Amino acid sequence: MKRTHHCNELRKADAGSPANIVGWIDSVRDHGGILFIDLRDREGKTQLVLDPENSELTKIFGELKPESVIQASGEVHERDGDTVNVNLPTGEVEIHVVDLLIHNQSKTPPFPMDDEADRVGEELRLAYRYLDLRRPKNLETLKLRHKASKAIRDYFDANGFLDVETPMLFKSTPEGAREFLAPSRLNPGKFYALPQSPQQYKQMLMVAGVERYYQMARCFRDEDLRADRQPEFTQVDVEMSFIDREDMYGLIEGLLKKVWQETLGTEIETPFLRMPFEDAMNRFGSDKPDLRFGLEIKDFSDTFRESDFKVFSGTIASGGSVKAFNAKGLADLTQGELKHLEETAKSLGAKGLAFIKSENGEWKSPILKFLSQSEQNKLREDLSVEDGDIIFFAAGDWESSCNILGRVRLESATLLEKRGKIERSPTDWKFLWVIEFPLMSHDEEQGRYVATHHPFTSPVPEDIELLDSEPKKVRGQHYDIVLNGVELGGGSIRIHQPDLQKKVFEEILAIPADVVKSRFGYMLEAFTFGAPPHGGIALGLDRLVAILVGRDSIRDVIAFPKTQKGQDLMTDSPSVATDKQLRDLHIRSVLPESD
RNA sequence: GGGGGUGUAGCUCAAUUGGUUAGAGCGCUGGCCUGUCACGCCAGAGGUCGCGGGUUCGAGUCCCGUCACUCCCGCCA
Repeated sequence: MKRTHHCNELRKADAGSPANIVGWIDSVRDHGGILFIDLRDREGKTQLVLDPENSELTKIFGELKPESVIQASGEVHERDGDTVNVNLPTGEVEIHVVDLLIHNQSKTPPFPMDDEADRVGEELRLAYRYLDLRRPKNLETLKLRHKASKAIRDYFDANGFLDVETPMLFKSTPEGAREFLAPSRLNPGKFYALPQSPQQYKQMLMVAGVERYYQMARCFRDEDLRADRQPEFTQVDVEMSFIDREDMYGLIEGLLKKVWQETLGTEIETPFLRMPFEDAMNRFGSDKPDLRFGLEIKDFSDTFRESDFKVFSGTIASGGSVKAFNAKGLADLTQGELKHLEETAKSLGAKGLAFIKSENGEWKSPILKFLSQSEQNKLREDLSVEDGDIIFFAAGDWESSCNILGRVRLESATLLEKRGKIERSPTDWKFLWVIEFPLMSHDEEQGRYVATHHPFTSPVPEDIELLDSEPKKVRGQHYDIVLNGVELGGGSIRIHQPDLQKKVFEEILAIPADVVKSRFGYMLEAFTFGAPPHGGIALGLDRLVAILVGRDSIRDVIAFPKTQKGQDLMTDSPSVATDKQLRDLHIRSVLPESD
């Protein structure tokens, strides 16, 4: 009673031969006498024909419910010309069923199993994730994800990389993301932490002489969720010895080329564009710019340095910047849309969102009366303002004026796209490397420098001397790979000199010496036993696959994702632990006061 | 921690200014139908309007609170 074919296998040439297939009932069409079933498995559909002459079969007609699992055997018949279904690869044949076994009868599913279900609330689909995944569209996503990981594994294997597993029970290192803790039964009062990434282990593998390492690494971060952030996710983790940045760019460009070939059959162009962090911020207001459209930001600090408009000149006098971009063709935006853009700007710390509309041959703006003719001319020229355009401004410190206009630029793109004035095709692949990030940034809250990426990133050689004098100006040998406004991954050349690493920890990041010793002591020691120069990168596999299949949320490409509150609605986790479990682990729950 | 959105039948949605018995499509149940393929036709069942409170002669609709899901800010070395 073994199946002989899957549901997308039989063709005209099979006519006359016996077949035995299994699958889920996709639909039943009962004509009173003759009855048709579309049987579905993960490969496709095949039509079964149940003839009323077979009285054994007629008895169970009433039990053939959609989504039931059945097995059917019979003979493959070629269909008559006018009954061929051109929409199915198996549409030229059907199986005339002799025997039919119901393996498992299905209740009526809580939501439709066709493409209609894309509109069904995610809450319900997550509670019945096994049904949602059963839909062909979602099985295709799992298949594509598999193809992507296989391409990745094949690529690294072919390039001499070793797949090495690293511990999930790691040590708590409070720098960085909040961690999930795992209590240790054998060590009362002590805890492991689940890794935010295998960063330190992979560097130790380099010291160990592995030379080329990769891993599909599960990572855990106990931070708030987003469409592109889950508390556990998968990272394509890579580390190599004896390389420089150029080697890494080439390696990853080759990897992505192969992934695109193997999953979509698409050729992407390499090498990728490279853009320094500062340019990305200045031109696009983002460290992960979407290059599928223009609307570039320009700096007008020089233009407004002496301006009568005090909001601008005052900002510049106190060291800030005035920036603007032309949202080309958006002068017809509605009051509501303008208000929304203002809210966006304000949510990023702007006091408001200054704008100038160019409509019917004249400029209209609440701030126009403050701007001199030469200032207006400069804007018109530098931003190529034409009728129907609208200029948006931001004034503030360099970083926040970039960020504000970066967001307004993205929102404007959405509005322009609705009007058909620009296009952001999900298959217009605009890759780039963002490079030369600052090694550290000043944390206002903590009043000290923190590593922009992580504290193991090596400074670019010519900036090392600035470490003591102007740490802010030191650029790191860090690189991010960006695609269509999404940060796919990032990495760096690491520090492999114990003295430099110690200096970064203690002097620049101002981590107390005893903390450095307890947390990173083993690492500093490891670097004294022959540490090779090395570097690496990590790519978010979930984001990569989401982009490949054109989904906005990584939940769509994870088999069992969690909701925004970190719950799995299917298994109803997390859940309370028993008193015995807690006792064994030497811990106690202290619930927040509810009043 | 903060801001926005959503919540009405199993599913997707509608319900005028607060006003009679809350509707439609799909699905489901029953019946008819021997070439359909999202089969068709006929009939029927199905509602804690997320939950709690308030205003009102009267609340799906207005107000307050709360829960869930979601988008974003903070956060994510």
